[in-house]
Amino acid sequence: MTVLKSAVANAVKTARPARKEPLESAVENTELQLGELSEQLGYSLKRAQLKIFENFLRCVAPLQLTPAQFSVLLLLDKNPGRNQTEIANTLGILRPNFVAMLDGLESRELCARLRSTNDRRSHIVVLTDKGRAVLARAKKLVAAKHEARLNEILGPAKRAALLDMLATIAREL
Amino acid sequence: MTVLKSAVANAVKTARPARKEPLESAVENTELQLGELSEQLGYSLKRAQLKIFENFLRCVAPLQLTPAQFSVLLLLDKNPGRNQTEIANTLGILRPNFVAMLDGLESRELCARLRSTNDRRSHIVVLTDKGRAVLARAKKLVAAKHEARLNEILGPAKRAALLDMLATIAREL
DNA sequence: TATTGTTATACTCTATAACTATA
DNA sequence: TATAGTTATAGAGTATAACAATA
Repeated sequence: MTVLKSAVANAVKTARPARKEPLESAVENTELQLGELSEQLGYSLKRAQLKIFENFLRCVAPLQLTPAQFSVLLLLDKNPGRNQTEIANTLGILRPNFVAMLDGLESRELCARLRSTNDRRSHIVVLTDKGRAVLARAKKLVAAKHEARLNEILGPAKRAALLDMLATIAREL
Repeated sequence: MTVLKSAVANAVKTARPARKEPLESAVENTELQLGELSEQLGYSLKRAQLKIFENFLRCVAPLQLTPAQFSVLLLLDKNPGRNQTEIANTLGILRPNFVAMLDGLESRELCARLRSTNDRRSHIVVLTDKGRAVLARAKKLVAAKHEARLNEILGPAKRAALLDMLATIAREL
């Protein structure tokens, strides 16, 4: 906070006259320019992702499911008989971090851990009936509200193209 | 971890015979199916975003800049004479969290805080010469490595289309 | 009274090492 | 010896309240 004070202060002072309220000094109160930032794929990707997650949470709020929890339920439904490590790895969740995540779902009786009879070290994770019911309701909310809104904004063709490009990046980068 | 044990255990046992090594029980060792997950825009967006940030960090590693730090430098360069609150707000960073972020950049002498002569409460944030130099080098690395790789994967047309769709989502959702 | 920068704090995510029980 | 689940822990990132200086 002390570096270059005097040196740069001159540059700034010449750029910004010393009054503000009556006559704005040309740079004040105007919107900031994103400039090259809006061309940065990472920046736009992050902003869009935050918006999408936010919208997802709103749409599925009655069921109190996060995007991550929803993805676990979807994966369990599609892949019965798998253990914690397999589920976690597929979702890119580290095994230690998946423990608390599963604890949350299990305490709400949406899924259950079963000791495998083959390998007594591993826990097979299964959807409960309640888990299946919640997943079904979540899918409906996501389709009717979340995805519907995205189709409204992008249209089905662009939405599909977007999905394809994101998959390409995730796969090839 | 105790819920529904016996009830679901039956279902699982019938689905998965009790041996593993010699004859796999049909579900084992195969890749998990993503199913509808790969159709979830939020999921694909998150995976792609993580990959892009990872790649950005690798490409710009010699300069030790995170995507967030790079975005601050870009914004400072494009918008001289702005205070902390304006920069932070534009980037979606909360003011309290921007303090440590700026401390980091300032301790590396990439930027400096100047007390405004108009309003002695606010700190004008300016790029130092070193900050400008690092930014210039970062832009070159990003263009030559990061963006180049993305163009390799997507092609310029798709890359532009992707950027446009992401901006639409960030703006309209 | 309101705003800027700041501190303190807390909560979520993510990441690594190490333990236990099984293999 | 190696693996599955777990614990503990540490580090980012993000969120809110409150304070000092200034308006």
